[in-house]
Amino acid sequence: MAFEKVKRSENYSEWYNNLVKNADMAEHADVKGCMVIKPYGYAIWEKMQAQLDKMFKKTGHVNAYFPLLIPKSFFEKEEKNAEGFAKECAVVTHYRLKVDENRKIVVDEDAKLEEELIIRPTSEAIIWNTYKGWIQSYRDLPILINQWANVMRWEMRTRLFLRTSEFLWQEGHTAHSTSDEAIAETKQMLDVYAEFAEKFLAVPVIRGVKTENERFAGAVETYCIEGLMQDGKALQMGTSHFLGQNFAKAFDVKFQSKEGKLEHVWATSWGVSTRLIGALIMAHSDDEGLVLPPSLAPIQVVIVPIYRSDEERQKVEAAAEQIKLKLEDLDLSVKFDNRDTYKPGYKFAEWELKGVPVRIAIGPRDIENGTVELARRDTKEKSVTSIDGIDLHIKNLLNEIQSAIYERAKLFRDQSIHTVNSWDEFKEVLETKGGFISAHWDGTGETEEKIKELTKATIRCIPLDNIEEEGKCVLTGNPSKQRVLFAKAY
RNA sequence: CGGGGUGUAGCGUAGCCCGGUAUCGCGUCUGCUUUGGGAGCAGAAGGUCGUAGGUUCGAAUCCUGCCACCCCGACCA
Repeated sequence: MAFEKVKRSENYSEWYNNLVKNADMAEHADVKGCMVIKPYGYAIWEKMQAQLDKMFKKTGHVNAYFPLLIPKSFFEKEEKNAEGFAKECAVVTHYRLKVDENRKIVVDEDAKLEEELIIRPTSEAIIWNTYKGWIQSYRDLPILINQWANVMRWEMRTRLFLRTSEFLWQEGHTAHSTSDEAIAETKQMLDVYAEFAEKFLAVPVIRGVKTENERFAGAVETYCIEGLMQDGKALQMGTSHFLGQNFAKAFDVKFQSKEGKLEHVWATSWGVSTRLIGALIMAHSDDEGLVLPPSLAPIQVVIVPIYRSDEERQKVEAAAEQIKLKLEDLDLSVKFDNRDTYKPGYKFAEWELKGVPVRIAIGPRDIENGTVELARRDTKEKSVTSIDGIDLHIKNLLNEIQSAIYERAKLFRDQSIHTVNSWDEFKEVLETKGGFISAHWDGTGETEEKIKELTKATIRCIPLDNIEEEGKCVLTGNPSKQRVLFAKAY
């Protein structure tokens, strides 16, 4: 393994890329913009999935699966949605290849599709086309479905996990009989995302509403959670959309109400993706490697044995195995790294690189004393602890680490929200400090665009807990009723 | 997609300007010694020089196309 050290402070994106590769999470595939998610990275995704899935089910949702391919005509039905994604859609035009006279594989022009198929960039179209057949009466509502899937958006510039052409995600698509119920669902799922981000990813997020410019194509309102990465850039970590009756109207999905009236169905959609793995990396990791929150770490505890002779090795391994069993009884995932081919120092560095929250080192000295050496990844603190009661001790330590990294991220985030009142200040803070900028905005798309043009900062959101406050737009000086959060974003 | 850069063994690189069959480090393999923070010594294996063409007696080196990646823009979860 190449332990190439690039510091966060020197080149943040190189640091990020090296980390993803060195920690063995993913690599670029030989397909433009696509990545191979390697077992260690995928294990993190599986843990995320398991937890989110549990939360979705707890809020009454069920899973289903819809096709990858969407007929172009379906896709066109909701104009705004189609327009919003048009520039990044992969299109299937043929269904067969053949071997030509040069023994090369070529597209068989005789196998051209009557109607092109779009590889889903998102599934509203195919799902609402399907829901049309499922909904006749208010008794058929609500429909609360989630799907775990891959989608494809032909991005110009990709980055491992943060933006790849193909990515994995979940998308919830719900149908409701009233606007209020759909809005409540939208907000509920936003809360689920926020809770997941903060409790499991240990990344503090700001809940907010997107401006019209930043809204999902086809939505009436887009809610989001925004996180802050260590380089001061914001990352949209999840969105929940109130779709109004836009898709119901586009796909002619009506239901008969209790009163016997025909009405269009109200809709929501919400999603989070493998981008969250990127968030996890960028929010917590350091120059030594990954720092994973215990609740999502594929390996929570690693045990590294230390020995000289075979005799010592046997004793140490026996003790290590026992500790492993004890920890596993508490449902912790434990790796006993008994490879004889690497020295302890190497293993220490490797598991630090991979972000394992707690490391146990156990050697002859410990066997004599009935102790082990514990090292926590987040603070790099080491301590000697008695083997007696170590299982509970570690369980508590993991909880402590979970909250410590959250608190650290929160402190950083809170310190990175800057309130500014003038355009000069806005520019200066953005350039020198980064982070979120809380500033007055006149509410127009033009001003938002202009600011983006001038500074590359966008309005990340209008926070849900915003306080009404009279002020003047930081750019135009026009009257404003509230502050919004600006930032440079991924 | 626009501007700039890079591509040589699993990884990182020298060589390129000025054409003559590829350097070094890490890693890998074998053996011995080691093992509480990335081990030492000895030996060995490993290369279509991103790719497709072109120029040339001869191309990693010169020319052209393409691809990928990085940095800066535009686009975006």
